[in-house]
Amino acid sequence: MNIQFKKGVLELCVLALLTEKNRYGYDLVNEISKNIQISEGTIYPLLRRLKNVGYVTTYLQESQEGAPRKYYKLTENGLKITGELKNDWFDFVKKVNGLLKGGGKDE
Amino acid sequence: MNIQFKKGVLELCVLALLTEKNRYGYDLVNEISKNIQISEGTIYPLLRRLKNVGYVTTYLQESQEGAPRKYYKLTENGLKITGELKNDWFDFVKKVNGLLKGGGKDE
DNA sequence: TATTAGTATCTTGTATTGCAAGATACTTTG
DNA sequence: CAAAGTATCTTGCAATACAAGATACTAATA
Repeated sequence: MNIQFKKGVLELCVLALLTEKNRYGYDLVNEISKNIQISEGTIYPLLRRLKNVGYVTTYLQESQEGAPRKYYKLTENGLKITGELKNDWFDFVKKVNGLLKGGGKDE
Repeated sequence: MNIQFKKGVLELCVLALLTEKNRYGYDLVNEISKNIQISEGTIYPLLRRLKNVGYVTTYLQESQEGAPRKYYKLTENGLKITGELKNDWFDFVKKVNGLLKGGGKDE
């Protein structure tokens, strides 16, 4: 899997998964890795960034299987941004595909 | 336009445009910028990289409009890699869209 | 007790790469 | 000579994915 493709898109994937339900970091890694391989060293700094800019809030919850889980929940602003990012993404894909297919045809 | 989305994809865009015909750097900037805004400071280091890894070769050609143009031409290997990168890209887009739409549904 | 394995979070250092800003140089026009 | 358009290249910076490893909790096993 091309590492470079992932840049910036992972943030969108995380946000999109959080629109469904609140999740904790380890869960996000497993969920995303079904499609796109990522590691924990990527997710945790990203989640902290999302919290710092106010897109998510967090709360702790005990687990019967190990260390307590830190759940991430989208804020209202985070939800709004997610929508915008999604549109940006679809738009970007369209433009790239245009370049790949048509080249730069003027006629 | 989200800067991060571009990472890694620009290389593919450049290679794809070169499959059509040989082009020089300034031309590539203008062609790609019709769809995705990029700057010259991005293209020239990228082109040097592509040359270093053997995906393209270069030749100089005089111009009646200014400085001589350095044309870039795909090598056989470069053409092969371009095909693979394209497949990777389409595959990647499919997977991201899967995450965005379905989330990580198990049922 | 000690040890291992599984779950879960976090930090450090590194590599990649897009970009702003600016330097260089050629041609044409004034 | 100067200015504008074309064209290439370099430097320094910022963003971010990752490998590797540290930490910590629970459960099972010896």
